[in-house]
Amino acid sequence: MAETRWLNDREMRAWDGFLAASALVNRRLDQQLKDDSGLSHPQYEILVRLAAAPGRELRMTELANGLINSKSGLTYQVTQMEKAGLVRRRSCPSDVRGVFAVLTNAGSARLEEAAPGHVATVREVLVDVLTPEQLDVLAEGLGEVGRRLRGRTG
Amino acid sequence: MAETRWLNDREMRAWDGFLAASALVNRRLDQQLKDDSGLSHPQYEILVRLAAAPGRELRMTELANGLINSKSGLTYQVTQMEKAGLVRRRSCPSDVRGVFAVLTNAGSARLEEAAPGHVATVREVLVDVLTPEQLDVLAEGLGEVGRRLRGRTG
DNA sequence: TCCCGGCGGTTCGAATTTGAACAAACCTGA
DNA sequence: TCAGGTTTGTTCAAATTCGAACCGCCGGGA
Repeated sequence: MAETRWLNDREMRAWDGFLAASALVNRRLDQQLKDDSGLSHPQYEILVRLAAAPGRELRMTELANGLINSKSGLTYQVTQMEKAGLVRRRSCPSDVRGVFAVLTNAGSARLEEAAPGHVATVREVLVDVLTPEQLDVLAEGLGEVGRRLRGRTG
Repeated sequence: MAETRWLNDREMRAWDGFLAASALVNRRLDQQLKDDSGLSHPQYEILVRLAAAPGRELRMTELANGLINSKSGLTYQVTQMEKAGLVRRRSCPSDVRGVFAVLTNAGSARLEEAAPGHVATVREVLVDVLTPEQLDVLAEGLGEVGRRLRGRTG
C-alpha cells in the first residue's frame, strides 16, 4: 500500500464544495419539482430523455445507462409513470426480451408544464450564480469527470 | 409569469455536466466505501464531522444541518451507528431535550481505516482529473452555490 | 407564577432505492 | 444444430429516505 496522498487545502475546498453543492442542489431540485409538478427528479429526467429521443422512445437499458438509477430502480419508476399515464411500454419487435419506454402525449404535456419552473430553479441555484467563465470550466472539468465514470455498472 | 429564459448551449453543458458528475461520483463513492469499509457515504460523513469537532461530539441538529440528510434520516443513521459501536449518544446536561452524538474509539479507528481508500477514490474520480486552476474555480463557484442554498430547511 | 409559541429529537408510515437472484431470449462457435 | 455464456428486464427482500405528526422542554412576557 503506497503512502496516502492526503488532500491539500485547495483540493479539500474543491471537494467539499462539490460535495455540498451536489447534495444541496439535488435536494432543492427534488423539492421544487415535487411541489410544483408532482414529479420526482428521476421522473423528470426520464421525461426529458424520452422527449429528446428519436420516436420519443428508448430501450429500458439505454434509459438506465443514462445515469438515473439501477435497472431495478428504473423498472420501478417506469411502472409508476405508466400508472400515471406519462409513459407506455412497448415490446421490441426484433427482440422479444426488449422493452421500449414510450413518451405519451400526457407525458409530453406534463413535461412542458414542469419545464419552466424547473429551469428557473436551475438558474436560481446554479447557472445564474456563476459567471460564464465558471460555467465553461464546470462544463469542461465535470464533463471529463463524468466521462471517466460512465460505463461502470452499478 | 415572465417569459422563460431557457438555457443556452454553454449553460446546458455546464448543468448537464454538473448533474451527471454529481450522480456518478456519489454512486461510485458509496460503492467504494461500502465495499472496502462497510460504511455508507452518509455514515462516513458523520464520522468525519465528529472527528473534526471539539470533544469529538456534536448536537444532532448541528450534524443534520451539515447537509447529510433530514433530521429523521440522521436519527436513523446515528441509531445504526450506535448499534455498530461507532458512535454513542449523550444527553446534554444544560438542555434535557438536547442530544450529543459522540465518536467512540471504535468509530475513530474505523474512520482511520477507511480514510486512505476513500481519499484515493476521491482523487481518482475528481481531484486528480482536474487541473489546479479548475479546482480553484470549482471551490469558488460551487462554494458560493452551496452558501446560497445552505440554511433552507428540508 | 403561569401560559404559549418555538425548538430538539424521535416515531411513524409511505415511498423509493439497491443488489442479488431469476427466467427467458439472444448469439457465437464448433 | 446445439451448448454455453451473455444480455434483458423483472421480481424480491432489505435498507434507507423523507415529511408529518408528535412529545416534552425551553424561554419570554403578562
